[in-house]
Amino acid sequence: MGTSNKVRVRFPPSPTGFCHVGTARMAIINFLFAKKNNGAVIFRSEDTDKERSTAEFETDIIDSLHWLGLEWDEFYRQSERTDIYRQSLASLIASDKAYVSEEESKKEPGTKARVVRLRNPGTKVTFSDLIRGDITFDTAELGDFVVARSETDPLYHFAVVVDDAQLNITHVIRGDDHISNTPRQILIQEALGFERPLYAHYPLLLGTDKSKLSKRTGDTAIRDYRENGYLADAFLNYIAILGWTPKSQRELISLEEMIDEFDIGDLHKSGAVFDIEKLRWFNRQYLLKIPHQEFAVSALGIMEEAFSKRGLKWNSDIAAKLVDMLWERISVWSDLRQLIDEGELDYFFSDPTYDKGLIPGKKGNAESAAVHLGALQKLIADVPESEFSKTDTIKQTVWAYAEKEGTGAVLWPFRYSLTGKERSPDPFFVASVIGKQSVARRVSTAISALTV
RNA sequence: GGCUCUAUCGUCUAAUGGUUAGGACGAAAGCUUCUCAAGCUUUAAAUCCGGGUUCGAUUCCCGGUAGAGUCACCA
Repeated sequence: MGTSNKVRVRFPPSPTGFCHVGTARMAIINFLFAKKNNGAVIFRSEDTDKERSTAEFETDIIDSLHWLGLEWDEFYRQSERTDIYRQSLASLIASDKAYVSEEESKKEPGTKARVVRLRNPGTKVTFSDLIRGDITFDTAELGDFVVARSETDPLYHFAVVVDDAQLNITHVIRGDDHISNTPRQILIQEALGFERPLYAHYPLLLGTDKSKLSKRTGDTAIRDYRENGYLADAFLNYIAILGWTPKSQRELISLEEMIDEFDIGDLHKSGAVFDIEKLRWFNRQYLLKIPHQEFAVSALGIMEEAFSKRGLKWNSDIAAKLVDMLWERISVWSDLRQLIDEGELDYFFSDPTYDKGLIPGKKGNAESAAVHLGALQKLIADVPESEFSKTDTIKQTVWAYAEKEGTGAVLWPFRYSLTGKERSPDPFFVASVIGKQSVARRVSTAISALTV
């Protein structure tokens, strides 16, 4: 196989907005196909719309794709290739395959414009789609469509066709919103005498309302997921698996394994709803895989930042003891920030306030709660300070009494007096984290709250 | 509306001309030292409808229906 047969695919984003989920998916599918076939990836910034394209968006797209671990071999900008398009346009006009038409401008009504229209032979065009099979269009209804705003200003379809040919693109793999663009592009291709690449149109990602995923139907910007603390590997994995089943039928699969198992024919034909809950589950699986030390460093950093933002006092010794407990309670880093912002971790760092009515819990009353807390106070006083960091020791100290008096009636008041929360980790863990002094103080505060 | 594409649990999906139609997320229930979380176990939940071919169709064919995409001097 000669180099001319080498597989070449493209990432052709239009920098008119932040990198969105659909762009990422386009890139992933093309990337997997290219890598599987030892091919090349061509990044082409489609910035022919001068009004909407910006360098900021282009940078965001590049950064986002890099973040996902995707790379490319060549990079082009359509805005820097206008000479090439002009030449093709001129030759098309010279050969009378297209013509200049003077008519009223649609962009600026009232003024005249010299647009370029293709002489449409009006034939039926059939192309073979790698995912869907043969698709036929009657191009007569397209008429002599416009391919350039002027003799020097080509439109999207024209630039795409010229680029795909000039850059030797072998496979055009894109969303099925482009199916109806394909016959139009083939007409231009044929007028220019270019070879036809192979096409593959995969289905679009859908919002929960089953329509094309858009800002309306949920977060679509990759940067938002990144900022919320989704892991790149998890995100990549989930997006890749949506609409494609690897040969092994595994859901959790690495990039290398995906490349190995990729077959464009395995791409599904129907659209898939982007499910944030399942993404969260994927993210949790990947979060669980990261090394303990790495998780701890990240968690501590996020906690300190979130606490300082709220102007609360920070204690890194206490925070360090919280890491493992937190690990089993979050799916995404933003969950941790949310926990802190909602005050769910405050009691580890400072004494809580109580709702008197909640102290006894459902299994007891104010009187019994006061009695039990008093008993616990004595039991705990006997535990040496040096033993207090052990959850098991605290549990053993209290357990016999709790079992005798009823675990619910004893443990709820105990836990509530330490946390001031109806929901929290168990009291033994909390006690071991906050230390003997704090436990004694909080229990006695709770007792006085009950007896006032 | 024209054109094009699509159709299995709520969602992502597997499978087959003959199966108890399988798995995952989510949900529900139970267990797990009080609550919560995690974990484990269990349960509910699907072949769009109508014809045809066939001994037999969810699978093949046709027709409906529904949904989506697209119909620019945007990309």
